[in-house]
Amino acid sequence: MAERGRPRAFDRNQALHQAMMLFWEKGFQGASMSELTAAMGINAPSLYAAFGSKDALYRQAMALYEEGDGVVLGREIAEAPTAKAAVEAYLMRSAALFTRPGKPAGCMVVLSVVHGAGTSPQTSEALRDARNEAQAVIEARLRRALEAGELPATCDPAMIASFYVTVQQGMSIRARDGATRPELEAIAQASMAAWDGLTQMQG
Amino acid sequence: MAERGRPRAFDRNQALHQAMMLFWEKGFQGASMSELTAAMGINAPSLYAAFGSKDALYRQAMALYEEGDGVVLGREIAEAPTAKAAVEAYLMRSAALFTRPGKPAGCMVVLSVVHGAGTSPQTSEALRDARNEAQAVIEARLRRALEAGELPATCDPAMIASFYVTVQQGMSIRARDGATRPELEAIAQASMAAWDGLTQMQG
DNA sequence: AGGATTATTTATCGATCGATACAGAAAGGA
DNA sequence: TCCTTTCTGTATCGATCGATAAATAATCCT
Repeated sequence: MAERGRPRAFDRNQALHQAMMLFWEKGFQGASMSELTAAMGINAPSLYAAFGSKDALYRQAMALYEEGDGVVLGREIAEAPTAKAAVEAYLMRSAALFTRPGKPAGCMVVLSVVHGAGTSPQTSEALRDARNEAQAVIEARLRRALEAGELPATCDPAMIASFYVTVQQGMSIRARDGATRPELEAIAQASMAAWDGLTQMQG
Repeated sequence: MAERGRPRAFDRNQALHQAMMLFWEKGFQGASMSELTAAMGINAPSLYAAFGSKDALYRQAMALYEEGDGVVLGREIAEAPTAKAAVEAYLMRSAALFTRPGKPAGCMVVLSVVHGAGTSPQTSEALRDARNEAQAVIEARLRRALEAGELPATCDPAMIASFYVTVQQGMSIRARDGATRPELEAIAQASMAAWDGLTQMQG
C-alpha cells in the first residue's frame, strides 16, 4: 500500500508553515498567489494539487497556527493554579507570543477579523469559531473557579472573560503597531488591576 | 475670479463621504476602484481629477473621519470634569460610535493597522500619527490631572493611557466581530474597575 | 519492460486591478 | 461668437489577480 505515482518534491508541512507565516503577516487578501508560491518554493499547480485553493490553504494555515500558539495559550489557562493566575498567564504569554522576533506581530486569528475580508463564508465562520472558542475557554475556567468557591457567586464569568479577551485583542493591534513586549506586559498587568473589582461585581 | 471651465456635476463632499464609508467598511485594499466609483456615483476620470489617486482619496477620507468621530471623542475628553470621567466618557462614547446602525463597526483609523496594507508610506505614516495622537490626548489629560493634584504623583500617565487606548482598540475588533453596544459598554465599565489601582501604581 | 498514477514545469487563461487617452460637453472671458 | 478651461463619458491601457491545460518526469504495480 505504498504511495502511487511520482512522489512530492517538497515538504508539505514546511510549505504550509511558510504559507502560514505569509498569511499571518499580510492577511488573506494581502498575500497573493505569486507571493505564496515564492515563499513556499513551489509552482502554482503544485500548490493547488496539494492544498486545493488559496482559500483552503488559508484554512489549513489557520489550523496549523492554532495547533501552535493556540495550544500554548490553552495550556497556560489549563495549568494555572487559580483563575486569576490563568488570566494573567494568558495575557503575559500573549505579550510574549505577539512580539517574537522573526514572527509576525499579533494574533493571526484575531487580526483576520479585519484582514479576513475576501475569504469564503466557510473560512470566515471557521475564524469566528476560533475567536469565540478563545473566550469560551477563559469563561469556562472562570466558571470552574466560581463553582469551586474560589470566586464569589455574584461575579459574571462571561463579562470578565469578554473584558480580558478584549484586552488581548487590543494587544494584537498594539503589537502590529510596533508595541514591544515590555509595553504589552505593562498593559496586561494594568488590566489585572481590575481583577479584584470585577470578581466582586454583580452579574 | 469665478471658477473657470465646466462646473463639477457632483457634490465633492458627498462623494468623499461615500468613499469614507466604503474605506471604513472594507479597508484600503478591500475597496476597489470600481466599488468606489459606484458608491460615489461618478466615473473614474472624475475621481482622479477631483482627488488625485486612490491613495490620496483614502487620506482625504481619513481626514473627514477624524473631523467627525475623532473630534467627538476629543471633545468628550476635553470637557469631562475629571481625568477618570474623561477616560470613562472616551470609552463609553466609543462603544456608541462603534455600533451605530448604518455605519461600519469600529474605528476606521485603528482597523487600518491591519486593513492598511497596500497604502503608500505617506498614508501609513498619517494613520500611525493619528493613532498616536489619540493616546497623546489621553496622556495629556492625565498629566494635567496629575499636575493639578487630582492624581497621586506616583502614577504613570503614559502607561495608563496606553492601557485604556488598548482597551478601546480591542473594542474596535470586538465591534467588527459583532459585539453590541451594551456588550462594549460592559467592557468599558470593566476596564474602569482598574482605575483606582492604576492611579495608585508607581511609574 | 510496460502501463497506471501522480507531481512537476511551462505557458497561459479570463477577470479584475488601478489608472488614462481621447473626444465631446459646459462653463467663463474676450 | 470664438477661445480657453475644466469636467464628463467611453473605451481601454499594461499589470496582476486566482486558477488551469498540456506536456513531461518520476514513481509503483504487474
